[in-house]
Amino acid sequence: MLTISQLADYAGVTVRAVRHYHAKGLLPEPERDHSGYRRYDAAAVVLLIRIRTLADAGVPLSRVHALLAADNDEFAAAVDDIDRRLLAEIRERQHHRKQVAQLAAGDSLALPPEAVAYLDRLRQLDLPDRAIELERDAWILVAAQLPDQMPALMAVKDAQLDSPAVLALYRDLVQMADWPADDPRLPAFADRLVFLIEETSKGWADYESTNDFGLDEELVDLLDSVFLNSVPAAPRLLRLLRERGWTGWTKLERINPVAS
Amino acid sequence: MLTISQLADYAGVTVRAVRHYHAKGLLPEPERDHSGYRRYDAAAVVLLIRIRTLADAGVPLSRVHALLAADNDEFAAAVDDIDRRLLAEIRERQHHRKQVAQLAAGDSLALPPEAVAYLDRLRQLDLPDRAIELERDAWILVAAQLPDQMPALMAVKDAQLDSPAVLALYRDLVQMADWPADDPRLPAFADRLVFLIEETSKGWADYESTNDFGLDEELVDLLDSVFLNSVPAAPRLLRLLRERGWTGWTKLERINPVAS
DNA sequence: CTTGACCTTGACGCAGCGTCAGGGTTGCAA
DNA sequence: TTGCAACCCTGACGCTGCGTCAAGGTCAAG
Repeated sequence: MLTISQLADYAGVTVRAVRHYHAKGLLPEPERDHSGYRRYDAAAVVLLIRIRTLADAGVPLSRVHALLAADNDEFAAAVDDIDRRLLAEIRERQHHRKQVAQLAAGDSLALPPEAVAYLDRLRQLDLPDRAIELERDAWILVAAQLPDQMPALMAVKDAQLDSPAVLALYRDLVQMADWPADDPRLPAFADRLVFLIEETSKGWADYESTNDFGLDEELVDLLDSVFLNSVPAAPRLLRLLRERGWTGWTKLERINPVAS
Repeated sequence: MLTISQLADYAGVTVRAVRHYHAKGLLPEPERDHSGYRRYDAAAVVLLIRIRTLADAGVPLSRVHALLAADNDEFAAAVDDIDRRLLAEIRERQHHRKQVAQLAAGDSLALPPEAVAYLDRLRQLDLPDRAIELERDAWILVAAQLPDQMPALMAVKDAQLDSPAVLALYRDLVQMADWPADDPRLPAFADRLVFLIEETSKGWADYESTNDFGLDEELVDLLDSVFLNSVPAAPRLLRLLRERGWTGWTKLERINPVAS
């Protein structure tokens, strides 16, 4: 008669594994000797080896019991099933490898390449890092909701950077970002901003349809909140803009003169 | 401000996952509103999306935090490490697929092909199933301890089956397996057995060295116990054999005449 | 006021054991 | 005889990444 460690040694497994198989009902609990020790016979060794053979082949323990009692057809079906599962897991990991390979530190994490290129171009304009980060975060939000439209969106934004007026607008915005809410320069800034907006939008037949990227209202609110939360003067600026006939921010719209 | 489910929706994850990331310290706990609800800003959405991007690429959560703060070099090193892990897991599963493919119901589970062939040949001798099973179990035990020697061992056993005397011995043994311990035919059986043993061993210059397969003592004991436990008359038979000058079973040896 | 959709914390479950913790048993050597 | 190492026992937590109740508070609409 064998002790549990002898049994385990014969089958090449750990004592803990043997007890685990007992707990799972794969291996029947043997008789105990006078001091409560488990005592095994050779049949237990054979069964344990058969269990390990399956487990070593990647068969989940929950299926081992059925497999040991299966006839040839059931066995073949189960083997097929297990092979499919293994294949699926392999495919998943292969997919993960591709994803991981495309990961790179910084912007490209959670952004498509067009957006990374756009941000890189912005960076060359010598704007402060924080401004770029805000821009990046905004595009991360957009990319998460509308991944398919990112190439089109980035193409539009990239084209806008060719306009000197837009560039000037960007530079002004960046300056303003650090002002306190009650900065005295804000009204004059709002005037200049409206002028620039109307200037840049003059080139487009219909500002709104050109500037409407299909962002839904919730996303627009979210993007607005990025601006509102990170720029102290933002709330007051939006109020000043409204006084000057423009409402919103992410999706800037002229206030309907009829309604006002 | 966003509720937890809105946050989760924006990032395409479950509410439970968000709370899990809080618990793991990946996502900082946000402010609570007057009724204790978590309230998130857009920054949380961005962070959550970045976390998911990594997690979706198979990065373990325990490494996500460090990765989000890593510089390019650290990031590249971590990505390398993760890729190695994924590759190792893929290899493991590919190995499992091969193992699974070689699994077949019945004997071949835990036995090499030579042994399966040997058992198949035994089966054609029209012996009862239980006898074959005992033989199979014994070889499973041997194969587990001495996998490398199985081809050689099975070649010897296979050759033995060519001898009519050995065949007769097998048939007699199978008969005896069902006898009770006190069966009156047992002494005569022992006589015949000894005759057959000496007959079959006559052809070999040195029985013992030919019959010694390098099994160590423990394995011999284990194999003996298979016989002793499954054949009622086995203990008495071994005694009768000892009286006739042979001791052991798996490794049958002539008792030294000098010592007796 | 009710109903349904949310929100909260807490806890178990899954796979396959590894690894203490805390305590008895056995067998051999001094 | 005593001591010590090497076993044995049960019970329980840990790891991974959440899913899934449970039991109860909150909120907005009808």
